[in-house]
Amino acid sequence: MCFLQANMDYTFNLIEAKWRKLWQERNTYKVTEDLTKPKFYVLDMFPYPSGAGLHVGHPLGYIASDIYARYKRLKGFNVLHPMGYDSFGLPAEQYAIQTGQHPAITTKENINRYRQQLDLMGFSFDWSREVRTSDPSYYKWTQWIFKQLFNAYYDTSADKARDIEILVAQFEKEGNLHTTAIHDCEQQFDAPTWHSFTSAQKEEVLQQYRMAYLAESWVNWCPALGTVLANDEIVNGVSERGGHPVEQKRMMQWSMRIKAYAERLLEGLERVDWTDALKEQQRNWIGKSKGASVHFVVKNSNLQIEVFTTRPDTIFGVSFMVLAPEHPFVNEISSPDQAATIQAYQQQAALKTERDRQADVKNITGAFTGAYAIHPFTGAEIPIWIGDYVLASYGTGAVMAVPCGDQRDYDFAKHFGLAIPNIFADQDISASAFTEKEGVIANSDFLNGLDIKSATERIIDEIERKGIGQGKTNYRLRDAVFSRQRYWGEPFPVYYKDGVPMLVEDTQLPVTLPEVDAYLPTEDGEPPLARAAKEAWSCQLGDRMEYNTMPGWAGSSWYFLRYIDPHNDSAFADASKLAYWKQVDLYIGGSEHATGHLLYARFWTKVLFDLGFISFDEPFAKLINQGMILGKSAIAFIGPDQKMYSADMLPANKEGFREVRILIDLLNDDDSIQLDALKAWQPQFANQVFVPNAQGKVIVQREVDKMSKRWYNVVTPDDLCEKYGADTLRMYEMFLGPLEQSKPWDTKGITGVHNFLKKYWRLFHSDGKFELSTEAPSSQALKTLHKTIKKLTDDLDRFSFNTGVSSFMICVNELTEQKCNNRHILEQLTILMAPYAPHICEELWSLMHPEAASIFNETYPICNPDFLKESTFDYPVSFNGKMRFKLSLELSLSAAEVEAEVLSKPETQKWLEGKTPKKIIVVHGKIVNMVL
RNA sequence: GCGGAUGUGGUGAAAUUGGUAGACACGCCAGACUUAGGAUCUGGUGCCGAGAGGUGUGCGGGUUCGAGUCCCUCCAUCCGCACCA
Repeated sequence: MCFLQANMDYTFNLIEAKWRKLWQERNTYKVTEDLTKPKFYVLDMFPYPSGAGLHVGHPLGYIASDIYARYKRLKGFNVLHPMGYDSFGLPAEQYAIQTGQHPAITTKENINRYRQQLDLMGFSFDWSREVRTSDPSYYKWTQWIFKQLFNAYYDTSADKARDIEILVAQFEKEGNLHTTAIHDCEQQFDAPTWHSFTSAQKEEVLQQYRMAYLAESWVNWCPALGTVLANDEIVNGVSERGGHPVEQKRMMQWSMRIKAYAERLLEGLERVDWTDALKEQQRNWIGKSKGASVHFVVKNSNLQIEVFTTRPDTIFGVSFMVLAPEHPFVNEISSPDQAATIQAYQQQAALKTERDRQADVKNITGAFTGAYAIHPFTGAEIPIWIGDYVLASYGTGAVMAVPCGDQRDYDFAKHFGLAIPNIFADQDISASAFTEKEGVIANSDFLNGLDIKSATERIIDEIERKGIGQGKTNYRLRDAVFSRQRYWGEPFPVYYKDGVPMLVEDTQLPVTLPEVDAYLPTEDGEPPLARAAKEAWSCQLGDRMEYNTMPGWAGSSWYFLRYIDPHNDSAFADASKLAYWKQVDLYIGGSEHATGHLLYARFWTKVLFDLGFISFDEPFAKLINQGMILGKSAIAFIGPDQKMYSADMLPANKEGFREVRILIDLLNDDDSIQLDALKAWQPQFANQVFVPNAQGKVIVQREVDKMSKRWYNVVTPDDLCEKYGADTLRMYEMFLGPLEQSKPWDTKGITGVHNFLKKYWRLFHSDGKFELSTEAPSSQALKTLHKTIKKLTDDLDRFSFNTGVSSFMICVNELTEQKCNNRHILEQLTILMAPYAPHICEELWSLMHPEAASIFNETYPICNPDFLKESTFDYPVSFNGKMRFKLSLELSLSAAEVEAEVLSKPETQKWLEGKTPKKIIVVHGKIVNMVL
């Protein structure tokens, strides 16, 4: 070790620790409302603090948002950049069930660990604004918002949510006969009837109008977890967490009337800057389809079956009807001779889980009810069947079957030998249904000869004229179940009196989570909160408190609003602060929340907007989904002889071999296993016998998986920070590729970035000393600098973080070549780079400006195009589009002069081979192309 | 099946409005220095070819003076939704 190098070394560990401390002491990242500056709100999706800690994938989005937040700050914006924890959740509860430890304790420990790891990365979060969804001072306001939802209904005439009192006033005046409210209420009543209701009856009616309501509904029940799951918490028919089977069950549940917002949730997508992929996912989830609802009279009955169809134009092709097995009419209409068959089919269908039904698409099943419906236009009798391809939960749970125009109806008809009348002109339907959207209708009375589009318009007119239905829009989106039978979640601000749900007064909020003796359901299946003793509740009202807790998405649906005023005890946030910060300008997070969190947060935002609490109805103006960083698992092979084979020693026939994933920390750089380390790792390998390759090594096979503890492929940021520093890790993660792209983690390239930072550091040092020149900068250096300023600004404005890192490398390479140690140039470069590598830049800035508190109080450099002006350009000269040579020419030359210059060169003559070019294209400052 | 995205060297990738394909970095090759250290520096590196040159952005076509970029057909991979009437 050379003595002189000591001062000169880039001692990142010391530098980073120093600035972590100073930033905290100086409150560098604390932000308050400042009306003199434009605001900018940069938000990360807050993490669930799991016991596993952060791996290198987690900070990817945080690094990007941190760079952008710092950039905006240097650009003169007042930047809100907060962080917090989505700290209610299932893993802490399951851990509590296993160990008896209170989830609050585990959660706190995990949060501390997260905080340590986040601090290590040098993020510019204003930690004074931290929120935790499991903190009573936070969930007080989650409960308060629930109350607003409970006290609201959706009025279609105003197209917004309103206070339920307005609806009650209407009921008192005229009942619900002319209501424009969205509801599930089948009952019609006038004012006197309303007044005759008991208060319990009134509440029962109102529940069918409230935005947050109690109703019996089909839910996804997970017996293993003892709770209800939302659709988006189920993946491939099993629970997202734990992979347990899920079944359908009818239960009394709190729900959110998100369906009321279906149209506005669609419309709002037009006004936000999100990717098409994400918008499409939400559109898909909302699932709007236009068509008509039509009533079919059942023969010899006063029942009418309502169906929804997107193809009313095909109504003359209806040859039978199919009801979902659960349809309420089925038992009533079944003829006595068919009743047994029908019941058997219903039982069989009920036994199938949703997953089985999905897996069993090709197997056509159904049963005839023995009943007939009357075709509303032809008067024909059409048989009514039941079949499980018709879903009770979509549309009306009944379809008019048009076998010639729908493949499922076609298959059903073929299978059961039902008629398949053809209503399409010149279409052959002998092999399959005609499902195209372009065609001409035939055999359809007054629709004959019309194309599909005009036939649709015509038939809807006729249907409405006859009073048997109307044009209708249907949505796939279902109301969201809001109850969970769990402990570790927000208690509801609700109690029951004589079975009627009542709200807890604001003054009694929060209803805090009571202590329980175990985090499990009671013996009679009540949720864990039912275990709490009366005294354990912060308030105890009515006959009992609500025992359910809120789902995980409750707290995350509004947390971005709480950051604006996190310590306010009299409102979820102060109105003037909300008016200043408004919505999130940039939101970065994973795409896995596309149909969960991102939809619910939009929904709550719209409700709060409608009720006048906030001034915007879309929470996230711009959203970027960062890609996932994947892990590269190490797979070793165990042969039938129980020996571990090197991956390059496997026989062609791998029969009898099994794969085991081993911890990637046990590998050498060449993917060979450190055998002794493996033996020490797990007892099962203690006496492992190996079959090494010719080099005496046991090689593993690498496979890309999600980065996860269970695949033993986790790389933590901690080790890399220790080894290379946070600045290197930050820049390297950005350098990996475009932010949105998923990519497997590979540490190999990190030295490149680390060497770059060392090279940058060396620009400021010579002969072991910090030394800069104060002379006027060379024009060459100015050009390099301003080129970089321009590139970096452009890159950041389009969120291209990876090319930004390249530009810094190019800049430092050029300055090194120029032997530039000019103070002005390096100051500007340091400000430019500070968002990416805050510690090293802050350190160098403090060396240049010992009096300055922070480089982040400086102003971002602006490109001066004068320094970039060129007088000459190397014209690429191509022949038939192929570049052959370059020619340096004055940029002042006109196109004609360029052409003349090029033609005068011997190289041109060589490539022309004596021919005269047919055409010569000269694009000034770009290219010359000769067409031969 | 429907919807969305992606396909470029040995590797990660760049090319922002159609204008020099492969910037930057890893790796590799050769060299310098050195107490071989994961330090630093120099040169080279798409493929074929000794070279001149040819060829090259998943396949095939098209538009254009000129296509990684625009249009059409197909293929592959990934993601989301899915008996949605």
